[in-house]
Amino acid sequence: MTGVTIAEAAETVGLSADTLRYYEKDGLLLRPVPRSSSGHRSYGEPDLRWIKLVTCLRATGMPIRDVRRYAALVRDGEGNEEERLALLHAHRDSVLRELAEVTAHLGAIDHKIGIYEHKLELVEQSA
Amino acid sequence: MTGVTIAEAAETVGLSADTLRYYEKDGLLLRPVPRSSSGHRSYGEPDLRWIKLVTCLRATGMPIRDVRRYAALVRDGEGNEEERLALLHAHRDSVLRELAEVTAHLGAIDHKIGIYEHKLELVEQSA
DNA sequence: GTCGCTGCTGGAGTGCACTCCAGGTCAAGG
DNA sequence: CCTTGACCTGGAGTGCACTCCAGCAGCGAC
Repeated sequence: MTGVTIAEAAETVGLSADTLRYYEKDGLLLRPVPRSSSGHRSYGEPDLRWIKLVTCLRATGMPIRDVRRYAALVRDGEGNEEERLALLHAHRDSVLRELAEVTAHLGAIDHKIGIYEHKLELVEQSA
Repeated sequence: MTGVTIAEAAETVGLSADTLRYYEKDGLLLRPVPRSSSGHRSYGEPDLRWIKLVTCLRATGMPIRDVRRYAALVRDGEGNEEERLALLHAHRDSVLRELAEVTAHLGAIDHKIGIYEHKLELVEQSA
């Protein structure tokens, strides 16, 4: 087989081996990762590609539960593309809302930083 | 007094009354909120302004622990402005990194969405 | 053949940020 | 008076997403 070990997989996708096992147990993957004769996991290219997509979804704040639903849809095969698309669209919208909110709050923080910088500048001048 | 009740405060800052009590107990506020004769909290304008700043920090992902450190600095009074500024700068940087990462991952998701939309378009055409 | 390493499983533990609850106080309304 | 409702306190409980652990198996190196 051409698969890689869980340690290598963890390295390439940027997760811990524990997290990879956890994702698999929790139904976030498309299938149980194939095992070698000794029972060790052997990750193939498609497994790694899927896990990278999962990290995209997770890194943008999609809850585990929704990733599981999406994985289930993909597992079920063709015919439910609209549902998958709806799920991704909904997520995209929530990410955009979150980005807008964070950006707005960041503006307030920047303002605060500006105030402190101004204050410290004055101190420096008077010193 | 001119203060407002915890319910009103919760309403205006967008947190629950429980969370406001929790923040106070946990040292995220500049001082214990003043009480009425009957022991009820009475939030004044400065309290509300500070809590709004706290929500800015929290909404941008600053951990409770760091908010507490920042509150402690402000409580300690003038003289540590550089430290406060450093804390805010560090936070700002981490928020920017996070925004960049989320935006990048969002791009990948958008790409995925594009693929599905294209696929569904073809189906529609052939129908 | 035994040492060390990597991996396996099931399940317990952790950290974070709330959220909920029991049991009680107080003030106003009927 | 008695009830109702908002609030009080200390402390327990919750949900999420991991993270760690004990105990065991296979495998290559020495």
